[in-house]
Amino acid sequence: MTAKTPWKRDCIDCPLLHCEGLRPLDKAQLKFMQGFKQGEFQIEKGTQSLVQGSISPHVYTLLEGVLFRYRILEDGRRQIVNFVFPGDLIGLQGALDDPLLHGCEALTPATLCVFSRDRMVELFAEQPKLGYDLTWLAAKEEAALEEHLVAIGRRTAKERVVYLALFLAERAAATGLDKKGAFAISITQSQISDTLGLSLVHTDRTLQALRKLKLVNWTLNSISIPDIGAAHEFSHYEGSGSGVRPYI
Amino acid sequence: MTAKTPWKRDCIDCPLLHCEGLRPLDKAQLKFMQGFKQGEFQIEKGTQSLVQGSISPHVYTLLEGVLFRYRILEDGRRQIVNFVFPGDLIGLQGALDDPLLHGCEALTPATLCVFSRDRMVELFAEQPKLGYDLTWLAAKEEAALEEHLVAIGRRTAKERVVYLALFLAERAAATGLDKKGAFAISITQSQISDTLGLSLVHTDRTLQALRKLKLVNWTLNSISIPDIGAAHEFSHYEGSGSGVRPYI
DNA sequence: CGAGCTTTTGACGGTAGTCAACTGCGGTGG
DNA sequence: CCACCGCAGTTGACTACCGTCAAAAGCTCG
Repeated sequence: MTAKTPWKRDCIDCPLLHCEGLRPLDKAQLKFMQGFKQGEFQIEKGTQSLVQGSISPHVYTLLEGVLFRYRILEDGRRQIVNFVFPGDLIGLQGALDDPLLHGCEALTPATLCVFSRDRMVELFAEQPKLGYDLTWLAAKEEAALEEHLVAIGRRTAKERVVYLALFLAERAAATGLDKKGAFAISITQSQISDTLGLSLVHTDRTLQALRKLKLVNWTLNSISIPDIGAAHEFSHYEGSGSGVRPYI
Repeated sequence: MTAKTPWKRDCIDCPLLHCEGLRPLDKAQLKFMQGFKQGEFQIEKGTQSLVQGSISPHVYTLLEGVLFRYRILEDGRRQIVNFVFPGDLIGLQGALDDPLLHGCEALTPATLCVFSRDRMVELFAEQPKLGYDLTWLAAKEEAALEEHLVAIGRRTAKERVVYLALFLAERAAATGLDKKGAFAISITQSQISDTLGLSLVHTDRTLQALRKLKLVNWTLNSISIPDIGAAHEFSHYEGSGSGVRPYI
């Protein structure tokens, strides 16, 4: 949308190539992806990039920024399902021709790389390794959702918040954001509550309690975890512990 | 384990070929899978087929029966993550060499088809379509987990139970179990509560309430939903609506 | 018939939800 | 410049949904 950025940047200039948490593509793969890529587009903070219920012929890879995926019930209840970091795929969830089951909103300005859904089969045929990676990513996403399920289903409010802080810290660190237990990310309490299945008010009180306990210091602009070990122990969360991820 | 069944049945005799909800493999695929298959094994109701934390070199397809996947926290809290029906894959969740993140228990006597994890790459290389299907399955599983997340995070106890009943009914119908809003499946209240993030006692009370409301009749041996439309409306769940699934 | 599991019931307490109002902050515009 | 607005966070009072503890009732099976 903005004229400042090229409509289609070469894959050789892909920002993900230099992302430490990601395994870079090799020459052949880059070449293939170059032809596979349809373009990119940028969105601003707060905008809805995908809308629940619409039918999209595209799949996206997030190049820069952070998003979150959510679902909304007719009566307005919202559940944030997961957060999206650079290198993550969007739009693969659910089958091909069905309407999208979730919406997607930007937490920061973000840029997405666009692929055609129809041509996915080509990718599997011509670049089996990339197909494999795709499955790997889907499996990993699944594992993350399982972890969320455990958190929401079986953890107390305080544990949930600490868990979420750790989860985000882990992903943020892997994609280049700050590392040492504190990082800048802008999430409102309302978004936290919709992630963790809590009410807004109770989320606020829980955040306050955790500040007093010196476990997590969560403000609108940043999250800091003074003692990561203590946080893990408190939340009964061990961390996903996986190293490098593939992408695209 | 049991001597009665052949260690390795031919793929041409695969029971999944006749399952109405599944798209059968073609000749070439069957032939390939025949070589890919390592064997099969049976487990009895109530046995743990996979154990959380162990490292398994295998991936499985469920041929017959119903299982559920769960995670356990050190202090004993359990969260059932999803149910497994014939044609579903097990063991793909999470990356390759990591220890298993979840356990798996049989709800009925069941038989599993065994594949080697290491040879997965071959599958993608030689049968891209199957690789594609694998991703499709993973994406579908992901969509199911999202739905669970919404249920646990944003629905009331009654809505959750009705949702789960509908979800199971849908999957059961697609794999040949009874269809008309009532089917035989044996799930304890304790398992229901661990699926929905409720306590055992409260689950029981909720079930009773739903019986009185004539929304769901859930006993140890069967689930019946007198008025499916009413149930959908009550639970704000629309159903996944997807038709045939691929498998293997 | 007793063991063991699942379900059911009662009583009680607490965590978390709802309602409503107020504060603080940044931006806009008169 | 300051009033006004909108958004995010905070607080208080009250409620209720749901969890915990404990015990009893049904069932199945050896």
